[in-house]
Amino acid sequence: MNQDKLSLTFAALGDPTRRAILVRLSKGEASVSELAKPFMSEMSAPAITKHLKVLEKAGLITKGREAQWRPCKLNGEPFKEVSQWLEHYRQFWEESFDRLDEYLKTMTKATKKKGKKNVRKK
Amino acid sequence: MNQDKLSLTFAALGDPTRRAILVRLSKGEASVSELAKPFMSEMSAPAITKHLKVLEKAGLITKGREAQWRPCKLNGEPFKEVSQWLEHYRQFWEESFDRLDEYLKTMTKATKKKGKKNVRKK
DNA sequence: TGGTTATTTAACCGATAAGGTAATTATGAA
DNA sequence: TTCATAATTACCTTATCGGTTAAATAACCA
Repeated sequence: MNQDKLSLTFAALGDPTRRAILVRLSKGEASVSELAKPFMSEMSAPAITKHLKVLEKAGLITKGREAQWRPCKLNGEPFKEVSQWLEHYRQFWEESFDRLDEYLKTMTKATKKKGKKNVRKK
Repeated sequence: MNQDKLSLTFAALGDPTRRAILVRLSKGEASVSELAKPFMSEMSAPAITKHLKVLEKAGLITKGREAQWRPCKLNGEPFKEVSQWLEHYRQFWEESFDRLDEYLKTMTKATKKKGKKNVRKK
């Protein structure tokens, strides 16, 4: 795998099964077999074990031990790192608002000066 | 690749070269060769082309054409989707605050009742 | 002890990710 | 037309991913 923490995290999140496991864990701890249940028809137990390993390596979950069960729980820290990384791009996904805002400002100015200029066709 | 949009996006973000490209693009449009420049020593031009294809398929960038150049620009929408997905987990990365908060509350109550209980050692 | 359940490991397989080199296409300029 | 630059495509290799089945390990229960 790609070495650095963020790459491990993003790569781990890039699989729908693993994201579904995280959704389940966001509702509370669960053993491996509980986590596997929803996928029984589509996937074997070892496949789930491997997914959990990927999530664990990324630090997204931690596994405890309780008798023969391995209760998994979600760990928030990598989510935080993703969130922080993402912040750098916030302006880009809010850009449409900026554009609308700018457009409205431009229109107002234009209207004040001499009205209707640069009016979109169609 | 994994079909669904979010998986494509996360997978695309799971590579440091691609994230570096996005950082560059967050500072403004750039041609393929401009984007490739910082990686020339480590990577061939076709490798960059491929990374850009991955980013493009995830909708993270769009490529235009201007003479023989393909100016790339960042597209915010997938970032937004990641951000929205991430929101579901916010409580987990802010959990430490909750714990601290809860700890302080508990301490206050305990102090009121009979003082110093569960005081941290060291 | 033997049996049952939970989980992991080992070994394997097919698909694809990520890189390389060489050749090709597209465009502009001499 | 020919040359130079930008970018892509084709083809190949290697490693990793995501899954399988079969076997091993761990812990409880009778």
